[in-house]
Amino acid sequence: MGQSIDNLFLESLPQPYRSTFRSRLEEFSLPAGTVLYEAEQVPRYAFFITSGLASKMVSMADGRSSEIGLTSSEGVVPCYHLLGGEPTGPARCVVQTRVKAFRMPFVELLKEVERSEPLRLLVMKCAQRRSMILSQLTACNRLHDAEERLARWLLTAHDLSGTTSIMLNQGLLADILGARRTTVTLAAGALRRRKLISYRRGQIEILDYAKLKAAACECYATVRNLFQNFYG
Amino acid sequence: MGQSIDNLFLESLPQPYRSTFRSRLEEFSLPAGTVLYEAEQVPRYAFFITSGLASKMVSMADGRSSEIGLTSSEGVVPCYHLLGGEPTGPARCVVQTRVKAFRMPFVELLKEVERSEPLRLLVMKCAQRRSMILSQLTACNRLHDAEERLARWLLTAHDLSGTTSIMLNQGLLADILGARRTTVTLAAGALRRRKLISYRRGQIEILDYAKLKAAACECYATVRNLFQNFYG
DNA sequence: ACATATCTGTCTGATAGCGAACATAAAAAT
DNA sequence: ATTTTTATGTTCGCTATCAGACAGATATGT
Repeated sequence: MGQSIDNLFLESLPQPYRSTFRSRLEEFSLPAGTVLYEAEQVPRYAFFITSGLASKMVSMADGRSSEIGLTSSEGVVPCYHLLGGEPTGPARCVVQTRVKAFRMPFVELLKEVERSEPLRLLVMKCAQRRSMILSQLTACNRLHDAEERLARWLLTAHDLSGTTSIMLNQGLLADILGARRTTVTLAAGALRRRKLISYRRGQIEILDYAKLKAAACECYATVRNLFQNFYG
Repeated sequence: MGQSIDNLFLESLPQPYRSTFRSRLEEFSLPAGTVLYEAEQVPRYAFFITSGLASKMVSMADGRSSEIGLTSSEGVVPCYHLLGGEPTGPARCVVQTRVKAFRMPFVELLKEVERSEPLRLLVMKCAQRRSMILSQLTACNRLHDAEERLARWLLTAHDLSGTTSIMLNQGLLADILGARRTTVTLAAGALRRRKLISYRRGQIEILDYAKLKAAACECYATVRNLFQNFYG
């Protein structure tokens, strides 16, 4: 392999294309709050995250918002913008916990996707997976309550980031879950009382993975399978 | 044009490919309730709808469900199943109001998408649009109440089907909106009292398009733009 | 015309989450 | 050490929706 990359999209590219492609990327470290792309705007860069978490968010006119996808090192950001239509969308993407990522100008990647078949095949598969996840979460957002969704989110965040400790306060979690901050406080408090998690001032720890999974809605397992069955 | 097709996907294929492709399709009429594909299963056929409405639905273990997408003559069904990954997903697709559609064995279309560039480009764009819509509806399902969502759904159904009258009872509407039937009764009753719609036993009429739009959430306009700005 | 099935309306109590305000606690800044 | 900022906890009244039951209305079949 030579160099370690730690982004599953890049690692899935066939050699020798992978190395050529890799040489065109620069690695950056991006703090929480960094906007990777804005809603209704053509992204400036595409990112191949190697660590950390970023959320795709949709905001409404009244300022309320909901996460529509959580992403880390499993793919490319943005994803469906690369499918050949208008490269914009209703969502914006924000770094939640400091991200390390390889970066490439978006239009450059767009052209490369047209040119390179292995790249295009991978982009299509990533977009398909995102759609599947989005499908499940659309129903989840409608049918499941705050505590179940919080448990699901924490488990997914854990799986994606590979850490048991997640740096995120309840206010941001409320935006993500599309709920009030007080609702998150209550849900998180309930999980803490049952000793499934612990937290203090923006640092959340998963204490009991199995029980937390039982407290989460079925959507967690569904989405997890979609991530796991993806690469080989 | 020669033959009238009335499916925007087919009509967007470049000639002479379109005619060749068209000759491989058979047209069918499918009653309400017909399942176009099942969750977690490889579709048997792909459909190019020319009239009528079909819903992509995600159901949970407890039997509750939510629509994740409404489709008619604007594209191909299924859509993201054609992107090259596992051709399944968490949703199933059901005919809501009798559909007329051209049909083709799914695996045959899958091969054709690999072979034919114009077909592939169109599939990718359709999948992208579906993702954009899905993104908006994911947040909508979390943030907007039943009456707003009902108004949005009726308007979208009207736009897609081209009829002011929609044949659908409140029970099915409840499944679609991911709510109880009584909640739909209340929401529909409120819209009727304000003379935005009328209905009786499964037949809903839009009386005042402008006011109904004002009663719907912003997601209606967002999704409508995504449909409109798509072909040319 | 009648019986039957289906759809719609309404009522009940229970609950989750909203929206807003304020109190407390912990970190950060000086 | 003290102040300031930020995060969390708590309370309250209110609304939407759930969950279940049942009555009434309107098609449909015979």
